[in-house]
Amino acid sequence: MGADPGRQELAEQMVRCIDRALDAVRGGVGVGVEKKRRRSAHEPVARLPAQYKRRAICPGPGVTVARVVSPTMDDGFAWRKYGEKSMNQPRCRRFYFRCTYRDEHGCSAKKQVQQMQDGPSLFETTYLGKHTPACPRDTLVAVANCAFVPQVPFLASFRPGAAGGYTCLENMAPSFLAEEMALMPPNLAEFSGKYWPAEDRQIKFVSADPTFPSPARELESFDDSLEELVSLLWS
DNA sequence: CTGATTTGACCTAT
DNA sequence: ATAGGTCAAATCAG
Repeated sequence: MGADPGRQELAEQMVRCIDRALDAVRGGVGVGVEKKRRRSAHEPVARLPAQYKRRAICPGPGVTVARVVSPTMDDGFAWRKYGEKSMNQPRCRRFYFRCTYRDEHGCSAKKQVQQMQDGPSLFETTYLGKHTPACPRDTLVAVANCAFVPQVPFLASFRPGAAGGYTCLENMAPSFLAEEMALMPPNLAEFSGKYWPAEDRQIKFVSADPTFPSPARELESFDDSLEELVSLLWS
């Protein structure tokens, strides 16, 4: 088919984004700045029995579950990491978080974040439960469908930028990756070209809440969707 | 000092 | 027995 220069450029932007993400992951793991923690052989601890809750990944009724993929683990909420597991595949780990304000506000929200084994450096996050209204957050997020992983909503996270507008958070993993940020332009053209290429310009919904289970309303056109996203980010 | 993270042990479901 | 989820002492970081 005809080579549309605009589409070509959007595709190249996507490729550059993916390459950058992969480089960040590989470089971060391989580089020898790794902190060596030495841990004195600790004595076996006498533990109180019966303090363990049942398996929580199958939540009971009433507990909301949401799944997203994102290049960042940062969704603006304060999380406290309480566990990490290595899966069978190398470089494929799963992280366990609970809300920092569990005790202060009685918030029972949790999330599990897993590195995706194929594709660019994306994380798949499963949210279990919703935050208390008292739980603070410091970013805006947009949730939409994406060409990268069509089956799972894509979450983009933004913080107010120094030069105005918003900064998109990317490639943020705990401890082994540096924070990499790209300044958001005042319009969304560049961003939408990066994550929503011309071949898949169908934003299904946007939201300020990553844990919401279903779209508030279906959006008709790509332009309407962008308008909604803009209103969320720059309202 | 205080709160967050790391990390192996430990628990439950399959 | 194994996999998945959680605990908590040791350690790190502001």
